[in-house]
Amino acid sequence: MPSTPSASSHDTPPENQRPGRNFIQQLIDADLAAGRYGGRVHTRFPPEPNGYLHIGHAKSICLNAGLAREYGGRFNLRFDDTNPAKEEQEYVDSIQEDIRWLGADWEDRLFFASDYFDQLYEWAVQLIQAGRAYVCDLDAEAMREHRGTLTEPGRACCYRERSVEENLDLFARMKAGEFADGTRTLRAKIDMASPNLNLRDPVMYRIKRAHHHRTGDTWCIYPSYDFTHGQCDSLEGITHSICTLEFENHRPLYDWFCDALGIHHPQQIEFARLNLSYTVMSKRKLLQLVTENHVSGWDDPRLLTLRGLRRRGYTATSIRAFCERIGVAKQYSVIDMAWLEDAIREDLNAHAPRAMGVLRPLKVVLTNLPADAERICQAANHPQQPDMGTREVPLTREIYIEQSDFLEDAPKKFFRLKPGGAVRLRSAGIIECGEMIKNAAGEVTEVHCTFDPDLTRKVKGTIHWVSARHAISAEVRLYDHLFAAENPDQTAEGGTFLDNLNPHSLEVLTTAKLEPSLGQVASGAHYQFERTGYFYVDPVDSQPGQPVFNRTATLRDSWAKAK
RNA sequence: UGGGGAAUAGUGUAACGGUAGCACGAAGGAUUCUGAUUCCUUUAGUCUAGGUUCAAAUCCUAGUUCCCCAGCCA
Repeated sequence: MPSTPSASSHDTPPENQRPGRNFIQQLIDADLAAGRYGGRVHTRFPPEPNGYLHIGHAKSICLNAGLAREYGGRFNLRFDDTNPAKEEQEYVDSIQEDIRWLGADWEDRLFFASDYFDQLYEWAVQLIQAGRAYVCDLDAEAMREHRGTLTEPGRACCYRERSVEENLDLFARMKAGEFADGTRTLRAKIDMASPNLNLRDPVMYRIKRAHHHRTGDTWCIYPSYDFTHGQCDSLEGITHSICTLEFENHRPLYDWFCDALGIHHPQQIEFARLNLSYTVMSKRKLLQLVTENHVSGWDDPRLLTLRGLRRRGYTATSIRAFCERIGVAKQYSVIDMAWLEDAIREDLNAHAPRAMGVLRPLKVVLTNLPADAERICQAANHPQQPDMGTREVPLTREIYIEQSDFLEDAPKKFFRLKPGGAVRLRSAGIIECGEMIKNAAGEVTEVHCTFDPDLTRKVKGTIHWVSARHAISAEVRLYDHLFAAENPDQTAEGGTFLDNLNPHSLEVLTTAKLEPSLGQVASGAHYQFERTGYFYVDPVDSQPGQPVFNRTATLRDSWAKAK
């Protein structure tokens, strides 16, 4: 996590008067002031290992780890692995990798809900003994019928009043594997008439013969989320159990189990999950995009998985900055995708070395230069940071410029190359437009110019270029939003979110011409190609001497907007 | 329809009975060998209707809109 800049003591207001504190910080401040939890702050991130982490998880990770850091507390990583049917070691590994990359540190506190299966079982027995849990023989459908609806109360089934002895016996036999999957459950005896459906005798254990990635076939019964989460928090000494809004209706249950068991009782706090425009975030949809090959995989740079973002060229710093900026509240909100782009631009603008790359080349011949001429130009690696040094860029008689930097019929405000005009070649000098060569279709295929090396001469426009003889060819991938609609879920009658896929979300350029220094770049390096954006050396498809560049983000372009 | 939550500039988020602020965006300008960056200026808001109060985004009443819940998923 980023370190908080230490404010000088004289201008730091008292703890309880600091402005701009989010509601969770305010809650914690109050807890601390009241001496709750012995002044401790202990948070956790509890993913289920059933998929890859995305930007929404990053919000939760930054929040939890950030709070622990801010209050000098602790942060745990705990896998909520209570449903072996969906969980895999692959996800356990990838999740840890992604969290580490993001920069959150759980130190030596890596836990699994499955670490606590024995304890959980004991607690279940304890609740049976206390007459607060019972074995129910209803199948799923019958249980649904008994549960009632939003407006009608549920009905108790005949198993609700079983004796403690019978429940103990049955539960032991459930564990021993005497019953088929789905034939019995252990339920908490709470209130079948509660207006909160979660309190209508929720399932604590179900019979499920599935191989668990950690406990193997030791168990054939598995605890439910509700019977697991609070107790795990409790066992780990968590003080503030932060989750998303959809668990609000589960909080009474969280509290009920902690109270019934008489164990350390952490406080559940809910916040609004992250929503972003032009994308989808649910695991189901992400999975569908991957399995149906709408994207190349979990790390497709158009996906907002942490792996996708990383491969796109997003830095962990930028994602943390983004999470900081969006804030935390209970209010439903949709963040504009542009905020993410701003965050990465901010980071890369400060740190990425500059280079020149022509995405869509147009040949320009500098007619007053001999064919074998080679001028060495000194180019700054970062105009605002001289420390980053300079590099040499060769200029020759034939160069490439960007097609969009030449216009035959240019508007008055067009500051680039046009007939009768002059423009600066970045770091090299001025060129003046001469003859245009056209093909049969009347398109300009080549422009002849004269070169003036005067570096002090003023002209309005500056364009990037590469020497044709020295240029390296590289594959460059340009990305746009994966979805064309701001809200992909908004579809015509009977449509699906897939109807909103943006057909132009990926454009592969195979004829880009890059300055020679870009021939030998490190996999995973970031560059700003001046005037065209930030690019990342794709770590998967790049070969030594044959880099593949992914465009992380464009530069802001007020000219494009003006047009 | 029952219950649980949430409504503040375009977006996001503060203000917790006493000056509605911040960030991003947008618009304009300055600087500039990136139409980038940087800098300056401007813009624009308390869901509605009542009420309490010297004073209401904040408290009260009624309404409106949005989100979540009827898995042996988490």
